[in-house]
Amino acid sequence: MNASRTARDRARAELTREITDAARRQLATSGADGLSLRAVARELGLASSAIYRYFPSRDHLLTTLIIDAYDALGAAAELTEAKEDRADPRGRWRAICRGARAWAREHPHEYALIFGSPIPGYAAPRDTVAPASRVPLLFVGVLRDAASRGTLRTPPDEPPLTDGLAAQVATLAALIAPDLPGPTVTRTIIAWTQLFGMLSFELFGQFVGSVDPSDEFFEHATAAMAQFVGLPA
Amino acid sequence: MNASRTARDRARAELTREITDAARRQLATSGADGLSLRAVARELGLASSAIYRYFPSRDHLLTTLIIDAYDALGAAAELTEAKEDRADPRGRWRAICRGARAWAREHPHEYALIFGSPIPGYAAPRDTVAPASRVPLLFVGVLRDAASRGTLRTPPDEPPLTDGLAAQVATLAALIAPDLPGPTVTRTIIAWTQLFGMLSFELFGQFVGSVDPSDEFFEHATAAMAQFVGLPA
DNA sequence: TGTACATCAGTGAACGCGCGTTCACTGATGTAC
DNA sequence: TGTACATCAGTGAACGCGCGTTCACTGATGTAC
Repeated sequence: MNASRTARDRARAELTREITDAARRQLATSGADGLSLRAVARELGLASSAIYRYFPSRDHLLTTLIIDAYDALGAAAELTEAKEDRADPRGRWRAICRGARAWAREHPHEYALIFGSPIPGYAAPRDTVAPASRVPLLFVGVLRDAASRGTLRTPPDEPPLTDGLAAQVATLAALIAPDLPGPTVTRTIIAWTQLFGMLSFELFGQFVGSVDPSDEFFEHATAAMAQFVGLPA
Repeated sequence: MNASRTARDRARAELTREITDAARRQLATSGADGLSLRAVARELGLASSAIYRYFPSRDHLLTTLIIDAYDALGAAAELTEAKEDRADPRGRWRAICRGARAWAREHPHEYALIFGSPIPGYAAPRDTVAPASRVPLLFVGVLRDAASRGTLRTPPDEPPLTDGLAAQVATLAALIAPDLPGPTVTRTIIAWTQLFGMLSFELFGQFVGSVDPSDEFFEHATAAMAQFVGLPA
C-alpha cells in the first residue's frame, strides 16, 4: 500500500490534474478573475461542491496554478537554453530570453497570472518564491559558467553602488552567485526586469503604435542586454 | 446659454466627476474587476440605475479611468521633470523616472489598471494611445534638448539593427523625434520598457527576496539607463 | 476468503451574496413664445 | 413676466445571471480481522 498506489489514490491524482487543467483552460479565456470553481466543475461534469474534495478553496487552486505557471515558464526557458552550445554563453543567455518569450506568448493568461496585476484579496504564499526564481537562476548559471571559462567581462562599477544597494546585492550574491562580481549581479537584476518589462509590454499591448510586432526589437534588446551584463559577442 | 453653463450642466459636470472619483477610490481597494457600478452608486447615495445617465456602461467608465490614469501619470512625471535644471538633461531624465515611480507607488491600482493584466472582455479604444505616450514623449523631449545643446552622446549602433527594426524605428522617429539618431531612439525604447518593468516588479511584488525595498536599486538603474541612452554624468 | 466497519468521493439542495442593465415612472429644470 | 411644453435626472422594482461555500446524504472503495 506504499509504493503501488491504490485505485482511489490514482483516481484522485488524475482528477486533481483534470481540475487544474480545466482551470488553466478557463484562465486562458476569462482571465484570473473569471476563473470560477463552478465553471470548472461544470466542464468536468461534476457537482460544484465536488471540487472541495480536491481544493479547500478557490485561492488554493489559484496558488497551484501560479506555481505551475512559474514552473512551466522556468522549464521552457531551461529547455531552450539547454539546446545551445555550452561554450556560447551569449547564445545561452539569449536562448533563455527567447524561451521565456515563447512560453509567455503561448500562455498569455498564465503569464498575466504571475507577472500581471496582483489579484485583489489574494496573497501569494511563500511556496511561490522558489519556482519564481528559476529564470533568474538560469541567468546566473550562464554567467557563472562564462566566468569560469574566462569569457565574462566584468562591467565597470558605474554608476557606483550606494551602500544599501551594495549590501542587498552582496546578500543576494552570497545566496545564489557567490563567485560573481557585484556589478555583474546588479546588471543581471536590471536585465531581469528588462526582460519581463518587454514581455509585459508586448503581451499587455503597450507596444501598439511603436515596435509592434516586436520580434526584432526583442532580439535586439536581448543582444544589448547580453552585452550590458558582460557577455560580448 | 453658451459660455455660462446652466445649473443643470454644472450639476452634471460635478456629478460626473464625483462618479469617477468614487470609482477611483473603489479601484484602490478592490482592483479593476472589483469595480462595480452598483457600489459606486451606493457610495454616492444614488440608485444604481442613475449612473447610466452619466456613463452608458461599465466599460465606458473604465475607459475614462484609464485615460485619467495615463494623464495623471504623465502630469506627475512632467511636474517632477520641470523642477530640474534645464541644462541638466541627465537630471531631467532621472526626474521623469522618479516622478513616474512616485505616482505609481501612490496609485498602485491605477498603475495596475494601465500597466497590469488586460481586463478580460475589455478592449482599450484608440483614445488611450495619446495619453499613454506622455512619458515616452517626455524622454524624447529631454534627449532632443540635450542633442541641441550638444551634450548627447550618440550610442554605438551595436548590436546593429535588423532591417525590420530599423524601419520601425525610422517610422517612429519621423513621428516624434525627427532629429534623434536611430540608436538613440532604439535605446530609449529599451529604457522605457526598463522603467516600467522595474515599476511593475516593485508594485506587483517580484522584488521580494532580492532588491526589496527598491529605492536604491531604482536610482541606480535609472542612472545606468541615462548613461545607456547617451546622457553621461 | 469473507465479513464488518471505516473512509472517502461525489451529490444536490440551499444560503446569502452581488452584479450589469432595462424600464416605466415622477418631478424638477430649462426653453420658446 | 408668465405660461405650455420639452428635456432631463433620478427612482425603484425587476430580469436573469453567476458566484463560493456548507451540509446532510448515498454509495462505492479500502482495511482489519
